[in-house]
Amino acid sequence: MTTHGTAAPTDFIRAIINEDLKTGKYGGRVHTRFPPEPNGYLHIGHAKSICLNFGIAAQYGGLCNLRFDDTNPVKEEEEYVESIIEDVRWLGFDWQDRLFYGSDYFEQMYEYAVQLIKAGKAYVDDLSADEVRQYRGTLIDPGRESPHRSRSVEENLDLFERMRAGEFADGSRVLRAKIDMSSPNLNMRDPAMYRILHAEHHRTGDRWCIYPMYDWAHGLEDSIEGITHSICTLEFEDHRPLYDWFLEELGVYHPQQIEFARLNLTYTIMSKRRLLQLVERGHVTGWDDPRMPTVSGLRRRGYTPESIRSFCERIGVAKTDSTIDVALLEHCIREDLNKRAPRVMGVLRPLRVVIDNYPEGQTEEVDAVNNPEDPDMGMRKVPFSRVLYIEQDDFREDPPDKFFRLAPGREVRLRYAYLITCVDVVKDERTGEVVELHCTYDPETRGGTTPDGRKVKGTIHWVSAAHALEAEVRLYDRLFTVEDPGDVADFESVLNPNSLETVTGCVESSLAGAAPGNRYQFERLGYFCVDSKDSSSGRLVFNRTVTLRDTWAKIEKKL
RNA sequence: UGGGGAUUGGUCUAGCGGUAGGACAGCGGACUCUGGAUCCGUAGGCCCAGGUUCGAAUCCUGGAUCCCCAGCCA
Repeated sequence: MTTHGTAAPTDFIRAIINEDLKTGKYGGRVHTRFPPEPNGYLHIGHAKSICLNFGIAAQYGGLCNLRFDDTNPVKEEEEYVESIIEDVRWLGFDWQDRLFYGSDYFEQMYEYAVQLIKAGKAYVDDLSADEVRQYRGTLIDPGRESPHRSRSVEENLDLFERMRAGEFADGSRVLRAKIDMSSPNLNMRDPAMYRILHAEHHRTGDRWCIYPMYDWAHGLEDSIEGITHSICTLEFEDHRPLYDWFLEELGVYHPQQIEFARLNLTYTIMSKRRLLQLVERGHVTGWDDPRMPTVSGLRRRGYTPESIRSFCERIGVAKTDSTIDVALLEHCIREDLNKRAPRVMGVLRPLRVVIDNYPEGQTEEVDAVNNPEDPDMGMRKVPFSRVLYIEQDDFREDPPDKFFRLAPGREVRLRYAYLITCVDVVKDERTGEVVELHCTYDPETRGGTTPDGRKVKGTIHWVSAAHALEAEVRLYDRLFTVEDPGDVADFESVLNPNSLETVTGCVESSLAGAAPGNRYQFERLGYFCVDSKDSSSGRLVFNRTVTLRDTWAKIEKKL
């Protein structure tokens, strides 16, 4: 893979690598890995880690493995493996032939465990989970040694072998490292290395009924793969001494663990457990619901891999707990789509407009620019006729100050078409709702120009009624109403009831063959993409990725 | 009150003894056939207290605050 973006910043991790390179610590090698557990879909926080690990490998001409940390069969599923592979690839990264699974090393890990038992550094404990907890002590009080701690090597070997053979029930025994029950670091108080789990593993089936714990397995996986810099999140800082202890006692290759702060985003929940809950309780339609911060959700929402990578680069890497303003993510997708998305006209909430002085039955085509940011994207023809739809928001019967759009007696420009003046307003007799406008057009202003030099402040978008394509448009907003839903005990109570509004609008005819996943800018509204699941040629469905910056909304708010 | 980490404008982030910089957000303006984009301008910060030094965000001492750890989860 190639390096994305411009010169990567030298954060504290790269500073460490630079130093290691200088001292030749790993013989000039840089080898990282992204080690997800396949128990959920990847989210934007994982994207940060992916960009970091793969980005560093690319930058230093090193390698980055994709490795599934699949040591807990009761939580992991093949579906998650597949989605993770798809997501990492979609983000633009490549692990070549280095797709690994922790479960590939189960036999090796078992042998290492036997080695530790033989060295008198591990023992089989018969205490129940509850007893183990009681023996562990507390944050301030030391723990007590298990009565089984001093079993002979032979007995431990025999017991461990029988654990593997399936002679014991789940939870009845565990293999523990023999370290220090009075360590102030609780992770060092004889942590469990293996637990008995008679569960079907998505890869190893029923070959095993004992499974390694993360702390035991993870460092071994890194060691076996020859990882140089084992990058993980802050909460594992306390585990590093244990990681180091295992590798030291085994006398095997020893990578260096470095911890950084995980990503938090305002108005967003990032915990897999909670995301799962949103899915299971039906608050969203699935892991790939466009409101989800998952990679698949962002993809379906219309985010580009480039925008996500750019975001991950901008947020930086440090050890400070931080919460990034979701506005930065939005900035990144606008920035990317502004340059690349073709412009198109679509009306979300149509208001019928009849051009009284335009010949009935006549149609003409006006020229429209596909992307003012990129002349290479060319021009297109847009049909114009007597009856149009404009945005309801673009008309006010009683326009406030600074409202430049249409109002009774007002003249505005129809983008790329003509200047029109509103001459009559038709309302529903019962509700008083404006249902139709009558306007006149100035034939001299074709293409939106004013031969007499007259200035028109407002330009609005429109779609010819006779040519319009009906489209379902899903208007997404943030999922939560508060900045930090993660701090709210019952985060479901703080869900935004208006996170999705579905409208039936109409779009210009050039969108007829719009392919799923295609992204467009609906002029003056925002960026939209064709929904990859629900859209078809017979029924167009668009997702709003993000609105355009809306200066008028700000002005109006202050009025 | 055990251990491990962290603390720079609203939010992120640079700085490594020598004028505190950038991004996003905010505010003001210019320009505009998208109230978009672009451009220009502007406000706002070193957790606190001592000390070392000609000079401290940076070094030292003490304190404060926040985060993580008592799964047979990762």
